[in-house]
Amino acid sequence: MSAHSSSRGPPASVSQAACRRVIAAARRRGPPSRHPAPAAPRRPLRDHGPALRSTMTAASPAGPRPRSGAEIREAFLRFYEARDHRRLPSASLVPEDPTVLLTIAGMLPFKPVFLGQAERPAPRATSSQKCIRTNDIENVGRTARHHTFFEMLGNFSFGDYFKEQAICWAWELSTEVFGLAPRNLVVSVFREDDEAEAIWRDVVGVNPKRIIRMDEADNFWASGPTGPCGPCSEIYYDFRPEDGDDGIDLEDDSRFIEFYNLVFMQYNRDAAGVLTPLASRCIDTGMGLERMAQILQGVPNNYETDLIYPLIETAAGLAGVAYPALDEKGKTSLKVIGDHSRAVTQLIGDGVTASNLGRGYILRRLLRRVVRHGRLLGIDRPFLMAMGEAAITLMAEVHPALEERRGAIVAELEREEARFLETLERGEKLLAEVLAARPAQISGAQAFELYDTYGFPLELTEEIAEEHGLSVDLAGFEAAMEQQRQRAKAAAVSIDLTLQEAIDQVAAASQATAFKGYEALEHPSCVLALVVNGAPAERAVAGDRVQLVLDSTPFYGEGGGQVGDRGVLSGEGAGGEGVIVLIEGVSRNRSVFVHAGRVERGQLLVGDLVTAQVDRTCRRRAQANHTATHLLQAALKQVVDPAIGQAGSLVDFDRLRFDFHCPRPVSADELEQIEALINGWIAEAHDLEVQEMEIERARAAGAVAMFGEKYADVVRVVDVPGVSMELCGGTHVANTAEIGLFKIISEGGVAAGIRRIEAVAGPAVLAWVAERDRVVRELADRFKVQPGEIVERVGALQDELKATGKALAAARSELAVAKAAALAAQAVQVGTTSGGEPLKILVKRLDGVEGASLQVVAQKLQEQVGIGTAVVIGGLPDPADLGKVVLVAAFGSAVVAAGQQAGKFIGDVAKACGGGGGGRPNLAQAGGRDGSALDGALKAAEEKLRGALG
RNA sequence: GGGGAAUUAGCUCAGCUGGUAGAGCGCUGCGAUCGCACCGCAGAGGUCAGGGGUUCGAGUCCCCUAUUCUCCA
Repeated sequence: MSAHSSSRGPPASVSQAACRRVIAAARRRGPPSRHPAPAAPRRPLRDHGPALRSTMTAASPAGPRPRSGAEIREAFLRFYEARDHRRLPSASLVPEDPTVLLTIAGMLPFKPVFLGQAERPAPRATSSQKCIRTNDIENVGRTARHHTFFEMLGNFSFGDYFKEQAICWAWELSTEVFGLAPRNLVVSVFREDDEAEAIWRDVVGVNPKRIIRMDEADNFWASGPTGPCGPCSEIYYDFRPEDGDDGIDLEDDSRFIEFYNLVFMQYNRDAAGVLTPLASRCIDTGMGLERMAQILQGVPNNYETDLIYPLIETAAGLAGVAYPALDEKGKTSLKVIGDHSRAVTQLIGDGVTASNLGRGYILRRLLRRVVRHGRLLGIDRPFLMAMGEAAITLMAEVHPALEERRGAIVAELEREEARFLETLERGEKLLAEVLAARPAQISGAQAFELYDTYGFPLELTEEIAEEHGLSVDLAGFEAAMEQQRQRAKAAAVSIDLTLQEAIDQVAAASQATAFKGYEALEHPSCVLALVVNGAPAERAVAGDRVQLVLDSTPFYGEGGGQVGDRGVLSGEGAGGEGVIVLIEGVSRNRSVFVHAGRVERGQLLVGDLVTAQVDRTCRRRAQANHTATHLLQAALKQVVDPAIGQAGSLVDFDRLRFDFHCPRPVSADELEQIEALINGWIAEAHDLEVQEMEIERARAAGAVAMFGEKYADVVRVVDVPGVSMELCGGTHVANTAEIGLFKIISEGGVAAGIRRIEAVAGPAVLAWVAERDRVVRELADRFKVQPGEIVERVGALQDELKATGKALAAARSELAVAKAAALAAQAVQVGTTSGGEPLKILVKRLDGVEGASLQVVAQKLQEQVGIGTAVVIGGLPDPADLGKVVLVAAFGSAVVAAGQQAGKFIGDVAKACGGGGGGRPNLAQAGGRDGSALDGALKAAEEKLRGALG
């Protein structure tokens, strides 16, 4: 690894500096300009209604029109901030919603609000949300405006203002702040949305010919088959207003670009498809930052805006080319690199690591596309790090988290690029083998195998094939790919949704559970909801498997790696004869704790009061393991590498597991140090300090937050003073001395670049040690030595065994040679070849020699007697065992030339002994199970050879 | 979640339709040399990832497990 990085990559510091220079230069120059910038705004807008006028006059910005991406973003947010919108930071690209892989739209973070599942953060909000989309990835760089990474500016109303206000502000922002001339604008409305059309026409004063009605596919928004939905209205920029107002076709990309989409959420759609008006109507809008930048900067596409162009220049510099001088293909490659560099940097910045699954796979695919397009441009050494550095520098001002993670981002890029180069090398080798067979064409199956199994890009296969004057069967490739897709689809088994559905329903309808388990292990609670056998119920009786929701609970719900508590619920029960519910696990569904278990006795009704009691022993063990996990992370940082980051963790009752990013195994020596360090901290009896504080304060104090994890504004900080400080919602011991003892059980790899340590803490250590001790004592007993001498003793035994084995093999072959020497003289001449060579046969029985040696004997005999000799030897390897027969045949070249093949011959002989066999024409081996038939078989073989050679 | 592939000497890898486990580099010794590098000769080094099965016989075929690579969702 280190050899790679030093020989393949330029030193990081040099490339980083170089990139910064390139970017600075690009900023000074600005991107090349082809379209003239839009004309200065004319005096806008006819008369608005009186209701609107007040906000409008207060709003009119006096300053210069925004032009750079940063200015556009700031102008948008300020505009809405001035209109009482709360400015919210961009959410992570990794969404809260587990059903969605990535944040694909500006409204995604607000989806729970629109669906009524979460409180609104404010009546009005505005944000610039980073997004990733890869469904149109093939179009990136080919069209003017497809992106994988983009920023969506949005203003949102959660049951506050609605259609007319949203439309008027959108227009005002576009014309007054961004200075777009009304003659350059066209709007679309949903086919049936007369209201929106009337507002555009009568309130805003848009020319009716420039209001286009669109159908459901384009202008009706819904988040799913059911739920809130409503019509949209979009604003388009018209690059060629001189073409007139008649026959406007908004699909014409060369003339129009959509830059602002307003969604009017006003209906709820039920399962039957019926729309009912919503009581609380919402506004959800999106303006593509890159698109607005393209319009205001007067450049022909989004890639040449100041949001991306510096990266194109960086890549062009690395390739030694100039963007404006390139042909379309080259420009496309640079655009892809520019676009994807932003995406991968942001993804890694939000904690995604390259892998074969989920979003990690999306990241990997993007990374590899960057490398490939770099190669197309002639970049022949690693350059991803340089692109990452440039992208971080370009975006860090608005996304400061990138700067904080610079080291980790660049390291991930380096690792992943090196891995891909290995893949490419292997693929090229395999393809060379295919080409060496001089086929007429590379078949679809071959190309697909290279792609599917070895990850070798199709385009490269095509390219290399072309160099050899060959084509690739693309249709065959597509067919194979389609087959693969079908397989994956067919195998996608739907998990048991019904059970999950009932719980989801119950959880969605319940209030957040109040967790009391930090202070108390016993707590009076009220049963809010019950699910029996997967269906919501009012009542559960003895024997039922239940899932239940309480108003408050001392039970810890599984989360943050720690398992849920176990325990019992007890109460008077419905009949008054007492109810007991055994709780076996607690999970969380959003902020509702779901207790799963079994009713042991009595009846439980919704509304019952119960005493919830956590199993103290289990909890204590979990706490010991959890605090130990924190100590482990601290020790790893101290002993191995301060940059070690958590990649996952499990805290169970009887063990703990900690996964972390680390490029190499942790040595046995280091593991010992870690153990000693942790046990030292335990012995020092540190009191833990747990407090809630604002996240910024926690970070400033140096608390370790999990990379890529999302945290609320107020977080819980678990502090072992002087040793470890982490953000953590789990439960912990009050003093490290409670852990008692810590022991590492194993260290190993779980995935490339990720190591796993398994350990035990607290009482579980004793159980583990006792088991180990039992094994050691039993070994000592068997070997009749002291435990400390076992290793030495076993080593000596191994050496002895090996030596004995060798001596035995040597003795066997010596014996075989001796027996063979005695047999050589007994060869019988039965004929002569046409060349005058004597043909001799030697058919003998030789017991007590195992197969491999017998073969050596036969071959030696054949060589000794001559090329015209046919040797057949059969015997019992173990004279006492009639169930196993070995037969060998060694035919000299003259015998083979005479038409006899050892393999076929010996097979026939073996049949007589109840077996079979084969081999090469000159040497063959066979076996059988009937030792009593051996003599007869050998006799027959001799006759047959006599006949054949005589 | 579903496919495909790989795992053989310290390292990089051959080993075809089952039939005596190999090469290159590295290592050790000897030779050659004033000495070193190169070179020549000899040698050590393998439970063919682990477990089960088929077969007279499995590195090779089948199944399971582990690890790594890779594609699809």
